[in-house]
Amino acid sequence: MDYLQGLNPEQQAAVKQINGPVMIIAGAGSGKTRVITFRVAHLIRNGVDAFNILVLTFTNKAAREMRERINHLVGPDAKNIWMGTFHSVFAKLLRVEADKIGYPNNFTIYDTDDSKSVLRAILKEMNLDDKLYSPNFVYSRISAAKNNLVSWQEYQKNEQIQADDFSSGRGQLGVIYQNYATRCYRAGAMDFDDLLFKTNELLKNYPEVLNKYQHKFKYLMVDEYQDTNFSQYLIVKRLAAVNENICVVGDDAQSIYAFRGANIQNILNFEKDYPDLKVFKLEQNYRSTQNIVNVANSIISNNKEQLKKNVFSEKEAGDKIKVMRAFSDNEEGKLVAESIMQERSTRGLKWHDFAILYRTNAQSRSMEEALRKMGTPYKIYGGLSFYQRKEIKDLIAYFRLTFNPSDEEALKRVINYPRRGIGDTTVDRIIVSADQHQITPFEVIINPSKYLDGRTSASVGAFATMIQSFQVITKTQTAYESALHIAQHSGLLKDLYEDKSVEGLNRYENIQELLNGIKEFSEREDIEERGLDVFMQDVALLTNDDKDNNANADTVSLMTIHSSKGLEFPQVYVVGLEENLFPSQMSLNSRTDLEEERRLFYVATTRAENKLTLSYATSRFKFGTLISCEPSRFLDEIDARYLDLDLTAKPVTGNDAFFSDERTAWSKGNDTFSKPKQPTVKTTSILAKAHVPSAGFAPSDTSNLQVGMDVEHERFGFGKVISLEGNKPDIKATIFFKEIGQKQLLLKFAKLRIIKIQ
DNA sequence: GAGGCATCGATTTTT
DNA sequence: TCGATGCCTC
Repeated sequence: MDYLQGLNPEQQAAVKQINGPVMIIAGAGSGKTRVITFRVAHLIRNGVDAFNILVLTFTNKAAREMRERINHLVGPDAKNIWMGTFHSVFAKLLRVEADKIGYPNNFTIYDTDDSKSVLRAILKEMNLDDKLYSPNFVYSRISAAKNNLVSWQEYQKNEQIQADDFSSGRGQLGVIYQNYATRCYRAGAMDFDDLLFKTNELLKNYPEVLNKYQHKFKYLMVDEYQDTNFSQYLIVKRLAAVNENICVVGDDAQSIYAFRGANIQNILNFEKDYPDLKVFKLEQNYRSTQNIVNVANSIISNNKEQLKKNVFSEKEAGDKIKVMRAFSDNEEGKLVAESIMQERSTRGLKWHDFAILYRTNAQSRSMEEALRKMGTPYKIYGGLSFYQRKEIKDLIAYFRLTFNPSDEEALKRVINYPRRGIGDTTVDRIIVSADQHQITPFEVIINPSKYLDGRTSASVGAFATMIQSFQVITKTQTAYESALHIAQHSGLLKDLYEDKSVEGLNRYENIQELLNGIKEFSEREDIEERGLDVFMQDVALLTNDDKDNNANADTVSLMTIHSSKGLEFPQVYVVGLEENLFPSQMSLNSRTDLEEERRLFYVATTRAENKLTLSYATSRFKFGTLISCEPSRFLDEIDARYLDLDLTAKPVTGNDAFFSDERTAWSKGNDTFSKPKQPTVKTTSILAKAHVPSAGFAPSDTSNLQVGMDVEHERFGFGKVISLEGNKPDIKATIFFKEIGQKQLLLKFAKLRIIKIQ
């Protein structure tokens, strides 16, 4: 048992309790992942067959990291464990069982954009006002219904729901839901929520299927249990019902996804489902200093609904929490950037030791600008994921259509891209005709002369023939050969190649990158089936960090608090601590929402290891106009003895209880700052300033390009090489450009002039 | 059918 | 402010 020596007594106890229902309440920084991985290792060492273990996570990244660590502990057995996100695990299960619920095994997975596009089409057809029925609203409504396992039939029958919808003037929601479900079914498509909804349907209506998986998954573990929704809760409960070897791990204080259907009650009430439950609490925080842990505790103690725990740290007391005040969002950025610069040199830190966290993506702008001015390298996490980029989705839509011609969203996406003279009216006609004849749009275009008039049928028919030729190719060729063939013969590659704008260049490089990724997949030796269809199976479930090969570059990290969950940094700046921003204006109406904001603040503060800095501005630009802001109520909630106030700027307005003494002194007869002037710094768009290459610009031979070199790019201007990765023809350089920030370029395409060799 | 200008609207987003 | 969407003209 000596491999358990590195764990503290509570962690050991949790690891050793392998049978029966277990709940592990893991405070921030308490070694949660360690406990899960050791517990799985312990199961295997105690004779449990890896094939009988199911571990569910919320992100691919978490699953991947855990698998690596378990692999390290138990060796090759690790690959037999079913481990993955809820969505990927049950998508895999559904691919096996889909026929039972009337779906093809190669069903398409619609992402959020696809779903909203379907909804837009439905709203248009039903002639509904898309303000009252905004696709976003309708989508979240349907999503919430599915997450609570309410089918469209039940939705329409439920009097309470109907009354609510009618009283808000949205009586058609039930019909929209019905149409949406029907459309998806006809297209052989499931959306993200369907992957869980249909799994429930399967497990509920097919006892033999349920039985099969109950006996397969003898041991279940669920990570981040506080983030499960009802649908996930019920899947887990059903699967665990026979053996009751279920272990859930989570922290109610870090539940920040209620707006996506997560139900914190699942963890708060877990005990009710399993009276024999053993509860373990991991309360020692190994990450942060005492001051940081104390501040976090004082924040969360303002919440009513929570499980009791006493998180403590045995690290040094550490620096107090610094609070900075700025006049404006731009000044806030400047203060943060300067502070980072200074802390880095006085403490001998690296850029990657710093993170700036904010509530909303819009706040990144002022931070970026300030960092750029000082030449500080940074990277923004989150935002548009690689797989959400238009060009990537376009190419993938061709793949989707090839394997599932019923996929209507894919068809609509690419039937006229690149341009082939098939306009909206024609597409509408195709859809109407499909509806009339009760067939799929693809069946209409295979046989255009039968369903459409002669003028459009030629181009439409040519498109259908092309897709059919792709179907033939993919049957025999590898994933890479098929993908390349489709990219070329669809005309997509050529279209992007001809676009010589900065964005166009970028798009072309992204496609190359996707193709490289597929090539890697084609060359993998650990799997047998390497066709494009296999690659496509879970591509819809991949996101941001699944393509993050640049993690070790030395840059400051910028991200929303939501995406920082699970990460840690020596120094953390939480910016924009203002009323109506953090807590968000939208959360002020209900206690539950406000408590979630507070948990979000708790998550933000507990990301910091050694030093935490909070900041706010007394005025900021919002939607183009300057508004004045009050400090966040969250600041008032922190016990002042942990704080170190740095109030360089003068207060402006507000019911600033926290700073009230100073403000009253100030506000008497002094309102100089109550109407802040427009800041003089003009925001420049990234693309507004095209770089003019130096006279006689000639690209250098970049085969010996090294990190640290200064370079000039034809369009992006001057920059410094931050990192290089990949192998020969596909070497990718991360370069920090003075004017536009960081960029990744494929050396074989980029025209670079080497200016200085370090 | 394609391209250009006006108008509107705007948290967070593991999949 | 910025971006996506929609209507209008060629």
